[in-house]
Amino acid sequence: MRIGELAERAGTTTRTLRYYEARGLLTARRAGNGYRAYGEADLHLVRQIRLLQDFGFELEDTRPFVECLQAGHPAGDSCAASLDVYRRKLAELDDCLARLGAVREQVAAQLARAEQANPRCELTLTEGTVS
Amino acid sequence: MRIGELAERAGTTTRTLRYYEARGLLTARRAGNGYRAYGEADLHLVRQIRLLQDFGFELEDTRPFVECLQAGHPAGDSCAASLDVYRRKLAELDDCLARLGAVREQVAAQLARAEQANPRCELTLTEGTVS
DNA sequence: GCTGGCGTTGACGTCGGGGGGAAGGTCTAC
DNA sequence: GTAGACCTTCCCCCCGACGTCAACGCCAGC
Repeated sequence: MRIGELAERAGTTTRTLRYYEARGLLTARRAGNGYRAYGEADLHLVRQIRLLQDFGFELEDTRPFVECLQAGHPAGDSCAASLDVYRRKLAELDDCLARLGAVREQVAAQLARAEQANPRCELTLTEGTVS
Repeated sequence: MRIGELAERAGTTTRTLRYYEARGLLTARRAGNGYRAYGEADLHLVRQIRLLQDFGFELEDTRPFVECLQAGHPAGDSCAASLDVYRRKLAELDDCLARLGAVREQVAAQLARAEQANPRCELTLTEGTVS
C-alpha cells in the first residue's frame, strides 16, 4: 500500500503521515521507485495514533503505544509504558477539569456581579440598532 | 510612571506591555526623551487585561473591557460588549468541560480495559530494572 | 568620563501539528 | 506521446503570547 491509500484508509493526509515519519513514529520500506510501501500493521499503527490524538494526546505521548505495537504486541496499550501514559493523561485531565471548573465559577460570578451592577446592559443591547 | 514600573506593579513584563501596545490595547503618551509615560488608569487597564488572561481569555477578548475602561466607565465589565464576552466564554467553558469530561471517561475506560486484559503490567513495571 | 541600569525599535525564535506549494520523478491509460 | 494522478524532497507559513537578542539612546552616580 502506498502513502495515499494509507492516508485515506486511516482518515488522514499524506502530509501528516510524512510528518509522523519525520518524528520517528512511522517507518516505511521503499519500493523500487522510491515510493513508501506500507502494510496492514502500519494501518493499525496509524489508527492507534489517530485515536490517541483524538483524545488530545500529544504526538510524543503516542510513542509508547507505537513502540508497543512495533514490538509485536496485539494492542498499543498492552505495555506498561502505555498504561503509564493513560494514567498520566488521566491525572492531567482531572487537573484541567478542576482548574477549568474553578475558572468557570469565577467567570460566572463576575458575570452575575456585573449584571447586577448594571442591569440595563441587556436592554441597551436588545434595543441597539443592529444593522 | 515608566514602562518598567508599570510592568512591575501590574505583575508582568515590559515586553508584554509593548506587545499590548502593538496590538492596540494599550496606548502611552511619550515623555520628552521618547520614553513611554503611564498613569494610574493604565495600571487598572493592564490589571484588567491580566485578570482576564488568567481566566484564559484570548487577548482579543479583552478588548471590549479595555474600550469600556477607556470610555470612562468605572469597571471594564460595565458595558454590554464585555458582558457578551463573559457569556460567550462561559458557554465555551461549559462546552470545553463537557468535551474534556467525555474524553476523561473514555481514557479511564481504555485504562480499565487494558489493565484488565494485561494485569501483569504493573508487576513488570515494578520489577523492571530502572537504572 | 565611565559604568550600569533604564529605555527605544526591530527582527527572529518558540511550541505543535501539520498546510501549501514548487520542482521534479513515475506510472497508467488512452 | 501525452495527460493526469500519484509520488519524491525541500522549504516556508500558520496560530498566540510573548522571550530573546542586537544595537543603540538617555540619565544618574561616582
